[in-house]
Amino acid sequence: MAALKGPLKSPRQDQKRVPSQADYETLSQFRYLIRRFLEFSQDAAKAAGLTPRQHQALLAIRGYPGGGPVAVGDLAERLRLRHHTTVELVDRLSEAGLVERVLDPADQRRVLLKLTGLAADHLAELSAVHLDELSRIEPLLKQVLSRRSE
Amino acid sequence: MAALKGPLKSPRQDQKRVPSQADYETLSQFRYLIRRFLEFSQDAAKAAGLTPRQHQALLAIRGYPGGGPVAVGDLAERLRLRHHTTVELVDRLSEAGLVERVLDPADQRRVLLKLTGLAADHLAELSAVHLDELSRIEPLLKQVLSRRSE
DNA sequence: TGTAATTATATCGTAATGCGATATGACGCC
DNA sequence: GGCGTCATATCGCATTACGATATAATTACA
Repeated sequence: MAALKGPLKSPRQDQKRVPSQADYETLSQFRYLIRRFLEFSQDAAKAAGLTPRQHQALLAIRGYPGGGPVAVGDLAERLRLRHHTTVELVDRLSEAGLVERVLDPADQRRVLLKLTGLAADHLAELSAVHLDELSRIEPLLKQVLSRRSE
Repeated sequence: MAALKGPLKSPRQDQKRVPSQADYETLSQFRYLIRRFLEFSQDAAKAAGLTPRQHQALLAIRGYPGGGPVAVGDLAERLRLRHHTTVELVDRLSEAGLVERVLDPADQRRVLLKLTGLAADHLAELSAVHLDELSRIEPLLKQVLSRRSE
């Protein structure tokens, strides 16, 4: 009954606003665009004979911020994978002749990852089409993001 | 030996530009941001007792463009899943008491999907934190996207 | 110097998910 | 009334990541 004003029943009512229909549509559209991009990427990678994960790994190595050498742990963080999951991924990359393991001379616990020429070629081609695709969805993404600020 | 100039060896050299270091970093960073967002989403969904897919489905239904009723096939397209994969997903949603199937009176082949109150509550809470997170990464995303145009 | 922390490797089973292939039934459109 | 659409249903398969756990090498540091 308490007709008292205040956050009695639900203390967080004031802090968390109930999303509007536009909010739901924004979030949904954002997910949709991401999904489309990832789907595109997946298809492109497979068409190039790579698994999507392998492609992502190559890109993460090649595009590592600063351009510095990349160890397994670095790659794991960049892909947001567990360390031993990443080791398995590197195993597969190595078997496929896409990546070479090189001991870090400065710290021999670390194993640096180096793309092979084959990998570099594949990645260059894939990246070109990805840049195209990114340009294509860029306006849509910006639209969704800016709608947020209103 | 052929010292001749021209696109003899690789005829598409002129059309596809070789990506620059900045290009690789842009693509990699874009993937990283997406990955972080999806990771956040995954954790949030699980914390709410939903599988990530279930959450995505609820959002896709609730945030369907135009706000109209959503059939299974619509949901499949919106999630970019095969039709029968989506049917299985809806099965699980139904079992979990999150979605109700309603025959479309206008076309009884179609099954419309309706969120339960439980689902609406979960989705509202999840969407609130997702909007927060989206605001957080928005500047980073825009930075990556605008870097493309230079 | 010697112990603790870091990094990589390794293995096993488990779980989530989506897909292809394929089939059936119901309904709407013309 | 036949054809296409939509939903449902099943099967096995493949990919991928994870938790749990262990070992070994190397570095950091007290």
